[in-house]
Amino acid sequence: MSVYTPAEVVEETGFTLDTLRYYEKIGLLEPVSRNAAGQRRFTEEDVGWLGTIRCLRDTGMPIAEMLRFADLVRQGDHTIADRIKLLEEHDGRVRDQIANLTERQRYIHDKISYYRRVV
Amino acid sequence: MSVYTPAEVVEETGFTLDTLRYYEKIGLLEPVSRNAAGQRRFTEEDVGWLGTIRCLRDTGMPIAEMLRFADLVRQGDHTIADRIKLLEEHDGRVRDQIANLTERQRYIHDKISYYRRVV
DNA sequence: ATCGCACCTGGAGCCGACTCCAGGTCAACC
DNA sequence: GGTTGACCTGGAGTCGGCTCCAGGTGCGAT
Repeated sequence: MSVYTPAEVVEETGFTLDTLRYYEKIGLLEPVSRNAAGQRRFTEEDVGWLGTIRCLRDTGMPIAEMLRFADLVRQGDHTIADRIKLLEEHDGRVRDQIANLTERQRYIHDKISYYRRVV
Repeated sequence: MSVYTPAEVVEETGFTLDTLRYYEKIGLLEPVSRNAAGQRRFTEEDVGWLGTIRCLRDTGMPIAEMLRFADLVRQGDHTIADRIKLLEEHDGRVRDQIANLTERQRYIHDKISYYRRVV
């Protein structure tokens, strides 16, 4: 099972090293294992979890809620129903965001056409 | 020509009074006219501009860029080409946001289906 | 006339999410 | 054996965008 150096994880996930350390510090990431020199060596699983974090973060989930999700994951399989609920609620908000953006986009297009007409 | 009290503008635009004052302070809003007692009386035009602000803000435009746009508007008609450019660039970012959200949404759906299958 | 209320000001404070820094360790290459 | 470079730590600082506060004014209703 392969491990990843900090630099590799930065490359792979797009998070900065500082952000990774920050996520570990606040408990969004489990304590990352270390080599003899005390340097982080991320597992495949860490990287996968960071992929999830990236997705949730990029869809606007606040860190506090990601922490709740992380907590559910840690508690084991009996929390899966709760995880589904959390993700479905989040999905609803993502849907709303998309609808809202699409709506606002029309206004922007109208504004642009208006400007085009007066130019 | 009708004017609006702060409370009416709050109602109409969804911004808080503090936010309206803040926007005026930083120059995103022109100095708002006052009645004899020094209280704000917003014009139709102010409210219209706030509608534009709302749209740009809700689509993720940073205040610094809204200030640039406000500045172009103040400079008069010869900046219309620049305004179109600014709005088109912003439109591109909105498009990207929607695409990104839609993409991430698939991941969330997949995650939910996965959880549904293991429950 | 006095109460409540909507409003005013300048300035401080807050929150989320990082981001940066100083000073240190270790491994490897020249 | 000296230098480079990737990494480490704890803690402070930054940034965007508000949000709150204390203390004050003026107006309409009881």
